[in-house]
Amino acid sequence: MRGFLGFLILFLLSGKPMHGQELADEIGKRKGEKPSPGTIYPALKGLKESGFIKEEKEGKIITYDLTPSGKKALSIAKRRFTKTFLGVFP
Amino acid sequence: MRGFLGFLILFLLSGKPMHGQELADEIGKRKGEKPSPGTIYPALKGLKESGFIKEEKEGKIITYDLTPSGKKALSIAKRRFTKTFLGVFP
DNA sequence: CACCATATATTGGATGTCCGATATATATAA
DNA sequence: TTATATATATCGGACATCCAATATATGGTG
Repeated sequence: MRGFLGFLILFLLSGKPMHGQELADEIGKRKGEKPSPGTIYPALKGLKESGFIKEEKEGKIITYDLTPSGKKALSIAKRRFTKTFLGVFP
Repeated sequence: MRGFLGFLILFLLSGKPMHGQELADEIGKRKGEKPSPGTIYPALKGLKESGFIKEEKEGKIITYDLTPSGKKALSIAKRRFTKTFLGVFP
């Protein structure tokens, strides 16, 4: 089962726009270990290439946010995720 | 993010013991597409080698069930999963 | 007894994830 | 101006997942 990193990133961005290291920090809080840049940036690149996120650069900071098709993709992925793991959440 | 197939298998076996194709069917129901034998059997083999599941063979059917350490591993994985995906479930 | 269906098991190739190390860019501080 | 900190980005290697195809085993049916 794979594709969850992208899903989690889209989910986190649906809460608020974030830059790369903020995403890494939040994922680190949830997983107990902060992912390396080698995990985050290729994943962001892939989501951008898929048209699910857009960037806004200011100085050295690139803020990522969902595009309309990213929101749609997240919606679909959420339903799939919920169905796949039905019963796992307490 | 990876390691979810093993987690889902342990979770499903915590409900009741199942054989390989039953697991594939249940995963297929949840994901919308039944996984191929090439996905299921290597994963079962890995879980067995990790000591998380045990087998009981009868004729051509091998029924899998959790071991005590499998139950423990599932418990830990459930908490991690819940924490990682907090807020995703409706 | 032969055939069929089902279950198990493997393999090589492909994809996504993951990392550590390294490189580059930018802002801030000394 | 230089040094430092932070952010971004890449890469090769390793691991988990995934499949289709193939092979073997077993039970049931004709």
